[in-house]
Amino acid sequence: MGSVEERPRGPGRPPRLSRAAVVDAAAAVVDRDGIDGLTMRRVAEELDSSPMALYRHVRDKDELLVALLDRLVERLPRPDLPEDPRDRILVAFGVIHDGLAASPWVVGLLAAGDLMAPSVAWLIEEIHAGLVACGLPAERAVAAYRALWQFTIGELTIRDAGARVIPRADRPAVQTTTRTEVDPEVFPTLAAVADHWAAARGRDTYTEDLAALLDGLIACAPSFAYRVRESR
Amino acid sequence: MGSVEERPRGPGRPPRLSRAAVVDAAAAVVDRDGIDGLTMRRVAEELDSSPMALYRHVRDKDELLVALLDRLVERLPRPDLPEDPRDRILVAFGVIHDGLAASPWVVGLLAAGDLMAPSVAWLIEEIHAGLVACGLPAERAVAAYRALWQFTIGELTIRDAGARVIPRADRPAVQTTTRTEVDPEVFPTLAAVADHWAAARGRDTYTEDLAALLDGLIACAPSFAYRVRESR
DNA sequence: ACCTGAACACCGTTCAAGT
DNA sequence: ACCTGAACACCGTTCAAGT
Repeated sequence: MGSVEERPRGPGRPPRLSRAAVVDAAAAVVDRDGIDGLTMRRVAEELDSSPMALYRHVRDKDELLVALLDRLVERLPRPDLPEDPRDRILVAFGVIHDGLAASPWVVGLLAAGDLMAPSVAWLIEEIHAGLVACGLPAERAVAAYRALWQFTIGELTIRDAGARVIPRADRPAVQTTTRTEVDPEVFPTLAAVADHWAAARGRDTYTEDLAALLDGLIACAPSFAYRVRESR
Repeated sequence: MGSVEERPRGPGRPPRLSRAAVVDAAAAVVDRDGIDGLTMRRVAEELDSSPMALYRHVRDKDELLVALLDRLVERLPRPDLPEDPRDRILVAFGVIHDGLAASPWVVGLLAAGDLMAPSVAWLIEEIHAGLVACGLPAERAVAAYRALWQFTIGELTIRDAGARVIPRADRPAVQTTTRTEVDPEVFPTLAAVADHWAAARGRDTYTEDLAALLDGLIACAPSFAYRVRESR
């Protein structure tokens, strides 16, 4: 089960650290101090070692971050998925979403790539198969996957930023007209809706909203400026 | 038009810098060196001044970033919006999206807040009014706005990360089975779809996908595990 | 082969002093 | 009132040396 990455055992000083130990230590630091607290120096401290020792096992800090992400993805649960293709898609994305939501700092890294780590390829396969089973031709299935992924990244990004901003409630991000104190004369709808806004702030509607997007994609929302019509 | 923020003109040394000058200089630095190149020291250099001079005009670097975001939002275009509520929503989001896509580094900041800067409140109002006009009750209109915003943030996040990653093509983000070299025996759908994936990489389908999400939300995608049925 | 220590080129920010 | 200069407590990383 454990990766059998025996390096060539030449002569010389025997290793005290290992790549896995470095990555585990980094994970411990992130859990304790957050992603901003992750520094090479602190990881070294965690290992009772010197900062430069890490560089024997990871190329640089960026590579350590990627290794951290891989570690997280490998640990995603592997539940059975429902039969129904639409449900299968939603559950598969749910697995990804929930697994990453617990460590939302990964989102920045994640967005760059495509999440095709070997350990999640089965989920991506299931999602694409589900999209095809829902009647989408290959090209549209790929486009749909992309849109669903974009939505997922957005939800996670906002979730992360929201959690991160709490300690600094004194200064809002964008200079804000707190949305509850909007002038009903000039912005009537915003004023009418203000109460619901506050209530919605906390709710987790990821799967519902993802389902809406999925249904819209399956129905093949016709291009802009035209109304929905029956297609296929 | 220009903000008339005359500070009390007491006795003492006359100001050489101003908050606006600092923010403009910061914008110039970001344009030249990217968001990672934005340092207090460089902004000071841009102004032929010392790093600490900036702290008379902005509280700290975070506040400078927020000011930079405000500057950007204020400069969004203010086009006329179409009559049709669905089109109005799509165009309004398009204005926001396109304006921010040109400076995708803002996304991280943006995600934290709610984009209720006074200068875009009119757009947010229009979007909410459009959603209500599409038949959504207040609560669902707010939920829909949130979902559309999440999707927008996701698209921008991925766009930014994709642009940012180019210089380091040597090391993929997540360890990747490049998706074109997937084993068709074990991942048949992925293999079948691989060509379309490469083709889709570059296409900008933001508005189309946003329209799909919007239509799904208007149709009120029923909760998970149930199929679409007629509601209202 | 693996690790250490000192050093370099950076950060944001505080603090005391100049004009 | 506004700006400067030196200094502090950090970074990631290079380089030469130890075992």
